[in-house]
This record gives sequence, structure tokens and C-alpha cells, in this order.
Amino acid sequence: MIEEKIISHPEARRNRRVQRQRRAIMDAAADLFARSGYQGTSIKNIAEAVDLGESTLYGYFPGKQEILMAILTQQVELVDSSLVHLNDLKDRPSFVNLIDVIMEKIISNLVYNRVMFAEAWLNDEVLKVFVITRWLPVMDILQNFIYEKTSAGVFRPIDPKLAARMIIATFIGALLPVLRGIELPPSPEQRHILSESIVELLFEGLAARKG
Amino acid sequence: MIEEKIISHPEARRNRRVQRQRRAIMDAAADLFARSGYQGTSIKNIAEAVDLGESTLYGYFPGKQEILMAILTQQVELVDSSLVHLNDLKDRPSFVNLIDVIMEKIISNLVYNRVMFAEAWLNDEVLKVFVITRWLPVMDILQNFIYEKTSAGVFRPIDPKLAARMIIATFIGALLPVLRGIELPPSPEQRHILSESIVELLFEGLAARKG
Amino acid sequence: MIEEKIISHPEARRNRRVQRQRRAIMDAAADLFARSGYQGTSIKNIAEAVDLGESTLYGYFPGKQEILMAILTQQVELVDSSLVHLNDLKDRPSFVNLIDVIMEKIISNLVYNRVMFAEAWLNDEVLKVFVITRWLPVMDILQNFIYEKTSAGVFRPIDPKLAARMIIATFIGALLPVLRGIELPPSPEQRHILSESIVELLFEGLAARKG
Amino acid sequence: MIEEKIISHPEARRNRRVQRQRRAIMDAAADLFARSGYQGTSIKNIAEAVDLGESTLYGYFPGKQEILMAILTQQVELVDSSLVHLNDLKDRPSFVNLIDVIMEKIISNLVYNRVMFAEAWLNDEVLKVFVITRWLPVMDILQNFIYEKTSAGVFRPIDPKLAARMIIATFIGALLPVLRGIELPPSPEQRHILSESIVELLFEGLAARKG
DNA sequence: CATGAATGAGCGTTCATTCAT
DNA sequence: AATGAATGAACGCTCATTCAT
Repeated sequence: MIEEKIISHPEARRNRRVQRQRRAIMDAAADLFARSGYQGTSIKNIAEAVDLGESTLYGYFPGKQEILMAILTQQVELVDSSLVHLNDLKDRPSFVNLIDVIMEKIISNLVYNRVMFAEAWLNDEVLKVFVITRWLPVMDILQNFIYEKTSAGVFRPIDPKLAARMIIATFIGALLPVLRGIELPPSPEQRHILSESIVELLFEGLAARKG
Repeated sequence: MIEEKIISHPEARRNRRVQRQRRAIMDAAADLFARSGYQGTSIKNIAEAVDLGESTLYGYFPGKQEILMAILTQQVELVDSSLVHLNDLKDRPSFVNLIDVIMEKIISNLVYNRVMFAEAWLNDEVLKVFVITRWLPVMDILQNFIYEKTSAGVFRPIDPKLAARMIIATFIGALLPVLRGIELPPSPEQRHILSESIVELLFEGLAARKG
Repeated sequence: MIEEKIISHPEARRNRRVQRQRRAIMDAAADLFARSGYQGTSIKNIAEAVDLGESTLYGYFPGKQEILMAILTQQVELVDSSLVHLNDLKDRPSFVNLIDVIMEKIISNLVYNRVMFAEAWLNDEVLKVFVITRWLPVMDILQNFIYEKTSAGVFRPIDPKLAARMIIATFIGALLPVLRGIELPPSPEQRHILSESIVELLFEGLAARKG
Repeated sequence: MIEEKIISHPEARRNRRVQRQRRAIMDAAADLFARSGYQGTSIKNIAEAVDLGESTLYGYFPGKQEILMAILTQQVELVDSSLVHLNDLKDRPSFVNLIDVIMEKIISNLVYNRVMFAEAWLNDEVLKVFVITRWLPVMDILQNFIYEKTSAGVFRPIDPKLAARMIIATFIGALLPVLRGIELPPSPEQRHILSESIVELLFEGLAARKG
């Protein structure tokens, strides 16, 4: 009944249509930004991709810049929501799970993340707001985790900062080819195996255990 | 004799001056490309940076695109020359050394590599010619190295492809902040320590070895 | 009875509402035209000022141009109605009164007149229809008045055309700062004094009378 | 010899060509601004009028706004230079002469002044910088002149401020039709007669002197 | 009656490139 | 060899207007 109401209320209907259009524009723009970069994509390109007149876009976004910002913001919020799992980071299985969850979030918005990466590479503001501030807490939690494990004798004595950085490095490096589009995104099963492998390599290293 | 030739032969002198100018243009352009991207840099920007008229640039390069290509090519040749060390990859010290050498090459041409990264992120042709084809042999040699060590029981049984990929991932991930310019390039000493740490983590992992 | 008609007849009620809206639009538009010019004012600006949707305006006027024309026409009719006093122009007091009345008409529609002035400055058609044709009879009557006074020896021998022109010049010059908005419109008292002063200066001149 | 040098010096020659082009653009732009207003004139219009590509204009002016400013500034400087005569204002002949000189300056740059008038009508900044600040000293000198003559009994007792204002009003009113383009500019002879007439009317008034 | 959505035309401006000198 | 001048094409964006609802 409530649903019916929502569906029929004209204001709400209009709102949903606007949101749908905005989303269509963002998707088309993200795709083009990902392939040609922000600067290499014109409003005309985007308009053609969503099959609208150029000037129509301006009814949904105040300008090209804002389309980009909407794309970045939307994606950041998505990933943010998955970072609550961070606090569950207690042992190896939870570690695997964390990597798996974040990977899933990034992969399911591959294009948006490709755009963010490209933009953060050039634009300091984007780097700061959309990347650094988001990943700093992750770094902190990782460092704490490593510090505790090291103190407890579970991990070898190791510089927590360096180790945390290299964990993230491994993670990013593993995703890069997928983000770049030269490799197909892994299926959920492949992804889980990958997460396991990353953690195993990180924990155990390459070298065979003696004895 | 060689000197005389170089100094006196007018053709050679002219050639050297041209090369010097080309190089100056490439340096200025690379710096701008690194900060603002290829598309975000105009011929005018470059011309001002080298203190030449815009149209003068066209005496040295047929167009903007070719300046970029010259930058990428030049850098690739530099790194190529350091990949001959690859064949020395035999044991852990040589591994550390290899990483150190490649890092050094990349860091000493930070700007050029930042440009290459940005461009490869968008341009498939650049990715293929300047990145993939260059790193494929590295992958091969790494995989072989790991396969041999695994066979010899020095390394744990592990998928060589996955392991090779993660080694490179770690390497790239570690360099990314420096390339991006949010971290100062390490001094030679720091770089050596970093190389050691990477290798140690890769070989030994995080987990403490059981007594 | 009239009231009943007005109140009850639906067609009339509708008509009155339409007229009220048209007038509201014209007022808002005139204000904006006066401050930003016709070209510098957009339909969107006007719509916002009357708190209507842009497309709604087109229910009241066929286009932007017609809003301007309605503004000009309306104002001209107002001033026209005050020019009947012209025929009363007989002596100095009636002269003062005439100037006072016209001033009052213009000042009480300051904004509209500012628009007319701006538009007539650029648009020949507007100049002709809304300014010249309206002021030509005034010129005629003034010339006749001066001619008669000159013939009667009341005025010095003077070219009536030149004198008439300068009377109007004085008048316009005195109003200009008010129209432009850099001076507050005079109160009725101030206006009357100003009218007197203009006439006195015109009649008596600056120079002291001998003897 | 120096002249020859100046003529042949390539830098100077280039400079003169640039100035000539700038002037041609300003003239064409002023003409269009005068007829269609600043907002009603497009860069394309101006470019066509000087028979250049649109983008070529940007080699001479940073933008449309700057073309307008150059026009206004140039004209203001011209008139400024003639205001030095103000200090000679001592008696009636010098008064006539002053009006004649200023008129001449304005008429010889009719189009530029028409533009200034139109722009000052809408733009407060233009009004302030290019009109008010220029004419304030004139007002002062006029007021002083009138005050002195009044004190000396040469002029009737009269409010100097009001009188000064009306003198300028008469002056502006007389020029308006010429500026607007509905009247041909007077020949030097006509102009001189007009100046005389204005002054005579101002000094003597319309009314016949008794006795 | 009111309006949100849509758009073609046009705007001021930038830019990679050409060319005469 | 170097460059100022010139430009067509394209860009991001605004606007008056139309139309379906």
C-alpha cells in the first residue's frame, strides 16, 4: 500500500525519473571518462551516449565538472559503506573476508573506480578528498592489527607501517589490471581464491618453512 | 679524432643542437604532462616553458602527439637497458639488487614515468607498446625463477603466475605514491632498505616461523 | 450591478486575472530590463522574479520581445495622456505646470522610462515609434509658443527651433541622473522647485539684469 | 634619420602594425556596439566587420570585455586632454570656447561616445569610472565660476549647483540627438554657432530685457 | 493553467596547426 | 631557425522557445 502510494505520488515519480536520468548520465559519462579521460570526453560525447541533446544535460547537472564529482562521490559512498567491516579485523579469516569484500565493492563499480584512479592521478584535490582521506583509516587499522600481532608474537618483528603499506600495495597491484580493463574481473569464486592467495602469500611468504 | 669530428663538422654540430632542443622540449613537456596530463597541457604551455614561440616547436616535432611519443620511447629505452640484469636473477641477493636497480631507473626518471603511467591508463596502444610488451619478459623470468625455486623446494608450492604477479604488484604499489608525487623519492640508502624489505616480506611473509 | 458583473462573470474574472499576471510580469521584467538591459535579462530571470515557470510566461506573452513592447506601449500611453495639458501652454505659470506634470509622469514610472531610454538608444524602431513621434508635437507646440512670444516682444528675438530644442535639452538633462538611478527622485515639493528653477533660468538667464 | 630608424626598425614596425589592427578592431567594435549594444554584438560580428577569423581577435585583445574597455579608455583619455582648457574659464568668450572644444572632442569620436553612453546607462562601474569621475571636476569648476560671477554681481543670485547642473544638462541635451545618430554632426561653423547660442541662452535667458 | 523536459542555435573562448617572413 | 599572425574546429555553456502532460 505504501508502495502504491510511492508509485503514484507525482512528485515522487518525477523525482525517481530525474534520479534515473542522472544515473544514466553518470553511467555514460563514467564509461567515457574511463576510456578517454575527463578532458578527452566532451559534453557532446556524453549527450550522444545517453541520446540527449547537449543542453538537456544541464537540466540534470550544472556542468561537466559536477558530473565527474557525482561519479566520484557516489563511488566513494559505496566503498565507505563497506569499510565498516574493518573493525572486524581480528584474525586471518576475517582478513581474507575484508579483502574479499572491498574487492567486490570495487569490482562491481569497475568503471567508476577506473575514473577515480585516472582523476586522482592528475588532480591533487581529488586525490586528497576521494582517495587519501578514505584510505588513511584503513592504513591505521592495518597498522594496529599488525602491531598487535607482532606484539603477540604471531607475526615476525616487522615495521607495521611498511608492512601495512605493502599489504595495500599488493592489493592495489592485484586489482590494477582489472581496473585498467586488460583483465576480466574475477568471478566471485576466483575472487575468493585470489583473496586467500594474497593473504597466504602475505602471511607465509614465498620461502618454504624449514623442518 | 672523434672529438674533432664532433666539434668541427657543421652537420654534426647542427645535429647536436637540434637534439639538445628536442630534449629541452621533451623535459618541459614531460613536466607539464605529469602535472596536468597530456590533454590538459597545451602547446602554448610547453612553448612558454622552454621559452620558444609556439610555432617553433613544430620545427622539432611534427605535433603534440609526437612529443608525447618521444617522451615515452625515450623512457622505455632507458628502462630496457636495465632489464639486462634480469638474467642474473639467481638468488635472494640478486633479487634484491634487481628490484633496487629497476627502482633506481624509474625514480631517476620520475616525471617521465608518471606521464607514461597516466597515458597507459587511457590509451590502449600506449599500454601495449610501452608497458605490456616491456614487462612481459619480466613476468616470464620471474615465473621461471619461482618455478625453479619451487621445484627445488626452496619455495613453498605456489602458483608461479600468481606469485610473479604479486611480486610486481608489491613493487608497483610501493612506487605508486612516489610516482604520484605524494611522497618524496627515497634516497639510495632508503631505496636499498626498501628493496630488502620487499624481498624479505615476499620471501618470509608476515607470520612468525615456528620455533 | 457592475460589481456583480465583475465578480460573477467567469470570463471577466479570468480576464482580470490574466491582466494582473501580465502586469506582474511586465513590472518584474521592466525592473530587470532597467538594471541589466533587455539583452542582459533572460526569460529565466523574469520567471524567477515573478515566481513562475519559464514556460508559463509564454501563456501571457508570445515571447521576450513582446514583453518589452508591452512595457513600452503601456508607458507611452501614460505619458500621452498627460500631453493634453500642452494646449494650455499660454504663460509662464502654465509652463512651469507643464514641466511639473510631465516630470511627475516620468518619475512615477521611472523604471519603465529607464527601459525606454535604453531601448530607444539602440533600436531605431523604438526610437521612432515610442519617442520621436511622441515628442514631435511637443516640439511643435513649444516652437509655436516661443514664436508667438517672440513676435509679441515678450521673448528676445531668438530662433524658435533652437530654443525649443534647448528647453527640452534642459528638461532631459535635469531628469537624466534620476532616470539613471544615481539620484533619488525629487519629492513633489522639490520637483516643483526644480520646475520653477528650470523655467526661471530659461526665461531670465544667468546674467544679472542691468539697472 | 631617427625617423628612418623608427620606420625600419622591425620591432617598431611590428608594433605599429599591431596598434593599427587593434585600432581597426576597436573601430569596428565601437560601430557595432553603438548600433546593437555590447551584449547584442558578438565576437563573430566584430570579426566579420574587420574581416578576420574570430580567433584572430584574441591575438589582439584578451576578450570581448577588453575591447569595450579599450574603447572606453581611449575615448576618456581624448576628452581628458581637452579638459585642461577648463582652467581658462574666466569670461563669456572663454565659456563659448570651452563648450566648443568639448563638443568638438565628443563629436569627432561620436561612435565611441555613443557606446560609452549606452554602457554607462546599464553598468554602474562604467558610469562611475568613465563618466562620473571625469565630469565631477567639470562640475566643480563650473560651480566656482558661477559662484564668483554671482558674488561679483555679474550673475543674478542663483544656486550655483543647480545652475551648473543645468548648464551641463543643456549641453548634453543638445548633443544627444547627434550622439544617438538621428541628427548629423554639425560642421565646425554650425558647432560654433551652437556654442554661442547655448551660452547666449544660458546668460541672457529667453525673456526680453526690459527697457 | 502551469510546468518540467527538451533542444537547436548561438555565444565567448581555446587550441593545434599552418604559413609567410 | 624562429616566429607572429591567422584560423577552423571544437569546447563548455546559455538561452528563447516548444511541447507533452
